[in-house]
Amino acid sequence: MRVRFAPSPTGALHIGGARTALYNWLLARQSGGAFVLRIEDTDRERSTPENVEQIYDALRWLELEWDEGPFSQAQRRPRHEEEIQRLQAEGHAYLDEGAVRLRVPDEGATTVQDVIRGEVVFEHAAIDDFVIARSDGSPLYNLAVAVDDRDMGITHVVRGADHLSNTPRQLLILRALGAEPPVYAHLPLLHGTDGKKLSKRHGAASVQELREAGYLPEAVCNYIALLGWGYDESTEFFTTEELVERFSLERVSKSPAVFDEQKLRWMNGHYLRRLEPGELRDRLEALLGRPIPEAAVAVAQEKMQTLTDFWRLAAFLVEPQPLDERAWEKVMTDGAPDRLRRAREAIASAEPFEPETLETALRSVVDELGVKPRDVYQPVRVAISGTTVSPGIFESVAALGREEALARIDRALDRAGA
RNA sequence: GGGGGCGUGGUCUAGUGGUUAGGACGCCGGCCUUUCAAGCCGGAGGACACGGGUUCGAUCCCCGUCGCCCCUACCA
Repeated sequence: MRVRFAPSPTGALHIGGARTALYNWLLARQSGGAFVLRIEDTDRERSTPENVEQIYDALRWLELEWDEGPFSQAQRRPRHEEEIQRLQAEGHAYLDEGAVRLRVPDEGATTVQDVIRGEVVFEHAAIDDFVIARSDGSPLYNLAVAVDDRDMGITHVVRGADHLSNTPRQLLILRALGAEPPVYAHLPLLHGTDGKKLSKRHGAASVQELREAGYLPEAVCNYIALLGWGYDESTEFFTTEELVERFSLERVSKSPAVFDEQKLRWMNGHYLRRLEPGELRDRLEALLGRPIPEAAVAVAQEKMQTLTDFWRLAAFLVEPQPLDERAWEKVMTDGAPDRLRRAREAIASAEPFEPETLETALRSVVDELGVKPRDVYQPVRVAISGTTVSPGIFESVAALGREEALARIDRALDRAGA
């Protein structure tokens, strides 16, 4: 199979485009064929180098490497003009007020054989003689696509369903050109929560936004693969290899899907928890642009759903955070300073300085004082994290190190006037 | 207006001429427990868009209606 991904560079690549690219890439890998990248940049107003770079950037991040290209459709203009001339010379197209129109038969119909939708029939009566070249001679979309797909030997055109209605036009051009049409597969559109086709205007999630929000590329691929495709009745997680092996156009659904970030978060959390702490730290450092202690990473890992959650969860392990006054008021009640002082002694003498020994030491304080565990743990938590909510207290104290933990507790004791 | 596509809980989906219509996210509750998550367990939530057929029987087959979306540009 020779497939292609042919985005028009209108800005950041959104998840609809990413899914189209993924499906094409999967088919190429599965069949041992080629994945061709072609930039549909004939509309020069929208096609800025920055926009084109964003597409490369998104594909690279998702690790959907292309085998051929990137080709610029605009640069192929001589070829398009050549074919426009030929169509005119052979009577398939004609000049109309300077523009060139394709002659569409009045009778009959053109049938699209779509792998996903079956036969779709378009009566010619409903298709006007459409323009294939502007009066300034520049080729238009349908012409350029048909010529490029043919020239590039594309065997399967897999794209969004928004192109289904354009397909008979491309088929008509191909036929006039005397070319064999490719196999078509029109994917269900991705809609925004408002039910409309996803686009920049709808604030559609772009690939770069997802990256900045702390999603992992493998989780994003897994999630978007499921938007319009299902393997069986219950499997949700697929490695890239499994996707390559199991994906098939026949199982792609026909109805539009809505992007659900909640589910992506859930899935991303699974991927995050599966990472080795060292690997997770590398990714965090790459995203946050600063060194992160691995001990802090390990502590936060079990609660994170996105990489950016790390900061919310474990910033206090990297550097002291502002004290939450309400947390302080809530926890530092009568007797709390005293319990905190006892906890300090236990922490000071725990040996070795590990979660297990800290747990033993702090539990014995709880037992000796005859109070509830939270009466001891929450003051410690507020002292070291500044809030009432944090990862496991023993892990957190261990990750902080004895010296820093004690320093923070002393500061809290000072504040309490104890 | 014309043409085309689509229609299974809020969302993503599985599924078949006879099933208690399956799974997942989310939601609710419980367990765990030092907080919040995670994890585990349980629960609520669907007349399979609607109306006609065909059939002993339709979510599934046929027709119609409605709804939504796409195309209908000298945009892509």
